[in-house]
Amino acid sequence: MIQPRPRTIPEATVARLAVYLRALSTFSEGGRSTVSSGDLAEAAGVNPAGLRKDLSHLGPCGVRGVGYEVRTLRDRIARVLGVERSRACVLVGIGNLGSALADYAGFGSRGFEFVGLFDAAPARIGQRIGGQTVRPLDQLADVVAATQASIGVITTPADVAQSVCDRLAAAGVRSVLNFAPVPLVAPEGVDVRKVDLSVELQVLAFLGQQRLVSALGEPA
Amino acid sequence: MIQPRPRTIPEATVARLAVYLRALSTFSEGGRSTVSSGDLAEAAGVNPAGLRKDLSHLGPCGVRGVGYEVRTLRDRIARVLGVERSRACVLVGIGNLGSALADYAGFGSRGFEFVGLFDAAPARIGQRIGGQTVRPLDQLADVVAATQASIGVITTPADVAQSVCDRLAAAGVRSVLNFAPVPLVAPEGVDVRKVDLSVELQVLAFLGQQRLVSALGEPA
DNA sequence: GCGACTTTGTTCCTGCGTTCACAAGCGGTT
DNA sequence: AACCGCTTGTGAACGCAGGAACAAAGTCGC
Ligand SMILES: NC(=O)c1ccc[n+]([C@@H]2O[C@H](COP(=O)([O-])OP(=O)(O)OC[C@H]3O[C@@H](n4cnc5c(N)ncnc54)[C@H](O)[C@@H]3O)[C@@H](O)[C@H]2O)c1
Ligand SMILES: NC(=O)c1ccc[n+]([C@@H]2O[C@H](COP(=O)([O-])OP(=O)(O)OC[C@H]3O[C@@H](n4cnc5c(N)ncnc54)[C@H](O)[C@@H]3O)[C@@H](O)[C@H]2O)c1
Repeated sequence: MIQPRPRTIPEATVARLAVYLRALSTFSEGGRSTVSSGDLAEAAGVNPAGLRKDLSHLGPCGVRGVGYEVRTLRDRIARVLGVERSRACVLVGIGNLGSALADYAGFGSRGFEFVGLFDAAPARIGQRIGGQTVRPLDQLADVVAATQASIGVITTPADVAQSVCDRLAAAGVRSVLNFAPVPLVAPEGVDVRKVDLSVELQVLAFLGQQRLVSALGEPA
Repeated sequence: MIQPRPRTIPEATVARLAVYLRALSTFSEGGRSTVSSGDLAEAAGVNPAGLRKDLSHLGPCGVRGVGYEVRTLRDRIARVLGVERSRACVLVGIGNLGSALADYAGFGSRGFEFVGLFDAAPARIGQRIGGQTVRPLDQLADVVAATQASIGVITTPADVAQSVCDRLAAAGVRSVLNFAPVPLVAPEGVDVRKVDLSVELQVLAFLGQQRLVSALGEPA
């Protein structure tokens, strides 16, 4: 009893598959029917060999000597990523950043739909953003249950992020994307990913400085 | 002539150093003078052994049996990351997302200051956000030259992101943080990092689906 | 029908990152 | 002064990701 293809796909590969998916959608809208790994790799900004290795995790899906059929590959990646159908998401903390996310049309075209916007500030409740009305937090559990939302996005201040995460998990949300600059702990079975923009800037600052010292130190 | 400590710090370590830096600032503000690797690791959400290995890239900076001196370690990390002094940044594309970033106070306290906000839409020009006035793009080169800004942030629509990146590089910016969902190519000596929120959501969607199938398939 | 060309899928290998485990060193205590 | 407990720093092993090279396979041209 062998399983010819391991179930587990490396997370780095999954992230790139999402990039390929977007490039394939662009190709498809442009009317292109097939692409080679070289062309797709260039559009995605990666190495062609690595791209083929990534795709090999899905099983053979190209035609040798020709390339990949755009629509077939796109649909297969979408199915593997779990975005063949639109996914319901809730967003908590409708401040500066949360409003921008709620208003962003790009998520809908990628298969993510916000079905609930939540805030604690009375001034925010009732506001309409991106086709949704901001609701008070105590409606969170009901909305998650009614819409089967599986993803929660946290854009609240850092000091309440953990309590919001707890409420999301209690409401039945299974995946959390956290923009607050604190590490969150979630119960077993709930995935948490964080986006930390300050860290990104600090890595850039380091790389820039690194470049300076290596430029000064190397030319011996 | 040996160099006892290799100049190069792994990028993954650099990203975590930024997280430690934030945790140390919190500890310092709370009046704490020393921390153990265990406490700091818990605050940062990482493994204690990994934290010590990360810090070892800076040279010995703790006291055995006691721990790390909070302020000393904070200052050393800040110096290594290149944020001991504030860094000037410019932001291009003052739409929904760009406005949220420009208005965000958290960057200033982490050592990043926006010294120029730029947009192409006449309606945006002159608007005041976060203490800055939105300027037309043709002032970009002058502002970068005058302020010595080293970091540029792109929050424009995807189709113009590459041209904005080119202009930033030409103006003398050496590091770019890109929020537009396209891979950018930059000249030698210019670092580019991207933040792709759709990819984050799609990874979460995959992990959630993965959890489902493994829960169904495994209990044999 | 056959050969040559193109492109995929895989295999090997190298380097990096992470984890565990332990020796070395320091402070406090008796 | 010597011992003991605690914490750091490092060495080794493991697993993973990335890149290059090669074989398999299909198509196009003749
Ligand atoms: N704005 C940015 O550019 C930016 C950048 C990086 C990180 N962040 C992080 O993202 C988060 C949000 O940033 P922001 O600029 O949008 O802040 P903000 O203050 O504009 O918005 C926060 C919102 O959360 C709401 N809120 C407060 N407590 C709540 C609770 N218990 N439950 C639900 N909602 C609650 C507030 O009413 C407010 O509307 C912060 O953690 C911030 O550190 C923001
Ligand atoms: N808003 C979000 O939550 C979100 C999420 C993920 C990704 N993004 C990406 O971030 C980028 C910005 O998103 P947004 O929602 O803020 O869009 P937006 O349309 O609100 O803002 C874009 C801004 O860029 C300006 N602009 C257009 N062309 C320009 C040019 N050539 N030079 C300078 N400025 C120019 C526009 O005038 C506008 O103000 C997009 O690429 C989007 O895909 C946004």
